[in-house]
Amino acid sequence: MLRPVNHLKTGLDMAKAQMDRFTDAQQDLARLAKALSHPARIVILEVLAARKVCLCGEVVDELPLSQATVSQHLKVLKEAGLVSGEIEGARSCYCVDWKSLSQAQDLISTWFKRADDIKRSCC
Amino acid sequence: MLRPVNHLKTGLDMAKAQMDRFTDAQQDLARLAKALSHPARIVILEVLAARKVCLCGEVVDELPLSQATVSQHLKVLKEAGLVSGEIEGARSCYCVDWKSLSQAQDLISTWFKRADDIKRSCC
DNA sequence: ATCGTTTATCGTCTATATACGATAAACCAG
DNA sequence: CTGGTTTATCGTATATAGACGATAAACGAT
Repeated sequence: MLRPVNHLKTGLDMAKAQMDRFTDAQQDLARLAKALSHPARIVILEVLAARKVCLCGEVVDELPLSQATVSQHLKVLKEAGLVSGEIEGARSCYCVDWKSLSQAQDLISTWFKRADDIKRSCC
Repeated sequence: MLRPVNHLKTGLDMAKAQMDRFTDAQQDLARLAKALSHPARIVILEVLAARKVCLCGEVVDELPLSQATVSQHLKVLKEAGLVSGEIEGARSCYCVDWKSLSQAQDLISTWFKRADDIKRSCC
């Protein structure tokens, strides 16, 4: 595959250019993985799931992190679509986006399954 | 959960201290996700799987990245255990560690399954 | 209206990730 | 032994991630 001469661009241009070379599926999977790539976010999802009902900043009490940091992690999860949040007055109410989570599960398991099929077809 | 006063420590001490607060399972999953959190590494795994046999730097030809960068991504995958590599003279031969990949699959699907069970038990 | 509570965001700092070119080491071929 | 090939690593630059305290905005309660 042709490789661009990247040192003529800024880092940002570069990163954007690189991304074009990957398929949507590859980028989606990587994005999802990135959202799950910090233990705090794993815990947050677990906490949100366990509480069943949405909950606000009780998440902070479950984590050894400052309120600001937890809020940032929640934002990441929200941007990844794994969590949805509503503002209720002064409070914020988060909950697991089950539909999105199940799509995520599909995405991952499909990818692994395909790899597995390849393995089985040759080894 | 008690939160440490972290601004009295260096960033490194801090990060290490935080990690102690997470379970092994949570950290394992996050580590795995991190290894998969870049599209280049997804592609590399796909390429290695598709070639069936191990292969060396042909991976570079499949990616829009420099040899140095690809080598770094391979190192990340190797450190995560998803890929194994052998040096054969001047060449390096990589291949998917199928056992590790299948464990990874288990780890992930177990986690999602548990979340799903929680959902089903209440909603 | 004022006070306490809650939470998102700002500013900042440090660490890590990502990319590259250059280079050195290890080999193979001649 | 010399020259080409391959690849890991070094050095470097930039971008992103992750943490915090401080603060402002939005409420509810008094």
